[in-house]
Amino acid sequence: MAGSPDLREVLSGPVEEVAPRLLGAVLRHGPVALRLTEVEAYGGTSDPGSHAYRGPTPRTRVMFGPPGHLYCYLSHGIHTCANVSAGPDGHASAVLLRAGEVVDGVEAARARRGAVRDHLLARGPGNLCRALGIRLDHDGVDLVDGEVTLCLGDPVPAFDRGPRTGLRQAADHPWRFWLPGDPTVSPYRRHKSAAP
DNA sequence: AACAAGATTAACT
DNA sequence: GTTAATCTTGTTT
Repeated sequence: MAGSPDLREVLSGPVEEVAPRLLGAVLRHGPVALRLTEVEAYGGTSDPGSHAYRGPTPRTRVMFGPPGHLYCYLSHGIHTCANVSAGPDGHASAVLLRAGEVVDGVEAARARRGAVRDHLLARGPGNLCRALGIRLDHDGVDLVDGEVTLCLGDPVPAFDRGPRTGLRQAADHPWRFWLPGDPTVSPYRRHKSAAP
């Protein structure tokens, strides 16, 4: 079986409840597997920080679709970032995968990332995609039985939450979730010109 | 058809 | 702490 049977059911809840549930889950693409340590929730037309804020567009179509699919986009012309669509079909929301610990295929991940410490292999959304080999064309992949899969674990015993990284809009919305003290969690950076 | 901005990263002062 | 790299998307002529 590729993925937990109840993955889609769990993901169909409110995105701010789904996001922390993804901590500790295992994301796999080919030989490389990752245990998620840091995520951010983006949701609906009431979240100014979300790509879907101004309604559906060709790029954000996956966010408006059923839960359990990969939403990939290119950031700053260089970096691919991956999200998991959440919420019921038609409700735009997704969880950005920001960091993880490589638990399988470490050699393949090292080959893609070059000479960095192991805990940095998948730290930061762009680096996570590089380590895992996720590209823009993985947009829309079904995480239950697609090329990239997600397996939920037991809910983590504890997590921290705080404002999301690098946003200009809604910079203080506390929808970033991470495992306390985990070395693979990326450092918080506020956007240059975020509103005070 | 053209333009400005961006859920980032790495390199540099 | 600051900045360049690089290109897609959404918005505006």
